[in-house]
Amino acid sequence: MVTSGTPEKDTRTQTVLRAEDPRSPATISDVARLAGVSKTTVSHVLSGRRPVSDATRAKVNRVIEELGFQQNFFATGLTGRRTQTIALVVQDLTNPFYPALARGLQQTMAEHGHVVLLADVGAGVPPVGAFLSEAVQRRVDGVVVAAIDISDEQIEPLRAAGIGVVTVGDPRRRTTTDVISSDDERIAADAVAYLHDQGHRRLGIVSGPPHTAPGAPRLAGYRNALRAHGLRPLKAAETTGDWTRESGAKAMTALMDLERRPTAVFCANDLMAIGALDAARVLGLAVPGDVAVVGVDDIDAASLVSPALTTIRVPAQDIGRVAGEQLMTRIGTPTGPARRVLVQHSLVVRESA
Amino acid sequence: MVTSGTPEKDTRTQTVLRAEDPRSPATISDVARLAGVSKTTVSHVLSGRRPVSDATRAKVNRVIEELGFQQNFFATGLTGRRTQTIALVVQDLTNPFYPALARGLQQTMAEHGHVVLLADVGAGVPPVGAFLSEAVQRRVDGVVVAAIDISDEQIEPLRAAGIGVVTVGDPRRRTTTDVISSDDERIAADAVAYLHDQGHRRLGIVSGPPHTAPGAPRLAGYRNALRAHGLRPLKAAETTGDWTRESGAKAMTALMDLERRPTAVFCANDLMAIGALDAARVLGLAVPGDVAVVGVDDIDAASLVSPALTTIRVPAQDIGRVAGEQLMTRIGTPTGPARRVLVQHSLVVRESA
DNA sequence: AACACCCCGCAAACCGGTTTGCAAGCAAGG
DNA sequence: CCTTGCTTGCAAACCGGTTTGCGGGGTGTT
Repeated sequence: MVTSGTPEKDTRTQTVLRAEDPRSPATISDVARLAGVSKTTVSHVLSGRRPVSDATRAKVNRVIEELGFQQNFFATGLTGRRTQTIALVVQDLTNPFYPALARGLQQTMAEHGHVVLLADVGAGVPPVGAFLSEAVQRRVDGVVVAAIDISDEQIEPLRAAGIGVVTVGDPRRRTTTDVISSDDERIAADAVAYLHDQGHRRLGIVSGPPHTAPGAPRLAGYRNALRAHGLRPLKAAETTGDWTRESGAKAMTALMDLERRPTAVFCANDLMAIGALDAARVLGLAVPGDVAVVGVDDIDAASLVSPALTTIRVPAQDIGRVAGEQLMTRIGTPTGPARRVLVQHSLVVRESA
Repeated sequence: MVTSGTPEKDTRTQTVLRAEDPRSPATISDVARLAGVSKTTVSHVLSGRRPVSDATRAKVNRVIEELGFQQNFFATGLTGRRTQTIALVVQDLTNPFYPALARGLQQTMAEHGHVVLLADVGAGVPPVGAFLSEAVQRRVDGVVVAAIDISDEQIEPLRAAGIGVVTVGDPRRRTTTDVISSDDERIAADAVAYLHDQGHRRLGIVSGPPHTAPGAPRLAGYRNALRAHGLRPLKAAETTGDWTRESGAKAMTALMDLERRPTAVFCANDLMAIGALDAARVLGLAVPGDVAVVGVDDIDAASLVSPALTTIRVPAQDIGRVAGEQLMTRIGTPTGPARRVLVQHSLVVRESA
């Protein structure tokens, strides 16, 4: 600001009406004084917990406007019950599934005027317990848990504190919280049905760890679907990976070594499917000519590999959205039976099958 | 606890010493009463702002332990200055660069006992202004801005509120805040040097938007490097994309249409480079045989495409770490000259060049 | 005119900490 | 024996809101 210097004090802010110290934010007392009413009345205007006459309300609102008054977050939190804050705990942000989930959740919560605390607990920093206890201390309204490593016991303190909890991705294990997840058995069934449609009769699977969340149901769905189509699940054609690309390549190699090798392979996620493509290339097998491959998730990379991956799309962002909506209703009614929501998937046909 | 029932009141929690309501958390008054001292003394034990005798401190600490007392976040925040909270504003979580950044930042902040508020402002929800004002209201200690859409004017209120600000990725535009970024001119120079080493003499570029953050310096670096190697930058061989895969394909097609078409193309990010690979495939050109391609970022997908992308790796997670460290020192000393930190990149040679 | 009732606003207590001013206890110094 | 100064702890005010109990004034009923 290039002006002639005023020797005394510069009035650099434009808050004309502020009577006291112009640099600290306006308080409810300032509003009350300038509006000629009591703090109580201002508070009632703000919260609407008791009726206030139109004239008074208008006057108060005008002063609030002029002063740019905002309620002090901490003063409100000291007595109030809600903090308009939720926490999101994810397993590993570098896995593309979670950022998409986070984005959907964050948008939904923002629409409801809530703010999101984020913790990626995959690397052990912060420790799960420490973060959850922070969340309790900060009186978050709710928590979305999208991290398979977290047990019911670790969640218990949240529920004890009256905090809404929604978990993502583990429909069998959680008995006490709302759960949002993909319909994992049907995902596997749909993949098998598609491959069967394409004429494949000898199928194999690269499953996830068989006792964890999406691993078990996808394996079960695969087996059931085979039987439903009159095929017999062969133990030999069931391999296991740990969701990584490398494990997928290894499992695929094993499958291709079989006497009667499968003509189509269902991989329980895209990263392992991409690994399977790696293995096929190394072995000199054409995809889908010699062997077809189907994945699950539809991560961005699925369309980048060559051949582009046919996959079952699991809409992570929508899951985040749904988790947010569910959390909002859960915050409203903390008790009540746990709800399970299955989010719809869809088949994305590309080149690999 | 299986004991004979005491008819009067059940002591279901194990907090033997709690006198009052056993279900609401312990307060500092509880601690004071049980320790036989005043609130003041307990507060001093907690904060260490005044000396307390060893005996008293031990006694107080024991009671704190027994009660599981934790300071009320809101009561502390009402008077105290620090909230152990920072905000992270990112442009678009579905761009793999940002989750990696977020992870690094979050880990660093967790090590310092801070919690991260996350906002993805790419979709306009929440609006930037609204989120930043929320951050001010919640008295965050600092903000990391990793969103190119945010202007200095929008950041000003933060600085006015004494909040530390660190921006990521825009070393020229920000004059008032600390900036962490990649060394974009040298990234381009290194890419050009590598291609020159490989014998390429006719180069082209798919640049980013020429007036935005990493777009301009990478283009400038490319031009300067050409001259440094005795080559003349050709306007015709300078195309522009908007960081997306599709725009990269389009730009590449234009380059390949040139009379004297480049034998090597530098793409200002990986997504556009992948688009360039798409275009080359469509045109029936072999990479790197007919034309070499180099990208920037080293996103996960870079190793998935075929041919695998040779690229300049920009360590997003490290940038997050560095931003966190810088923010911590900035929180400690709010004033002082703005600092710029350039994070080291590295060349990752794969198949495309 | 008397009574009940509702509407509206205020003063004061309270949430759970932090911070300040003061004083008692004690050891060292003169 | 009397200062001086340091250590240690307390009571009370304060941060900025929310909530409760109460009373004055206006309206409707009998």
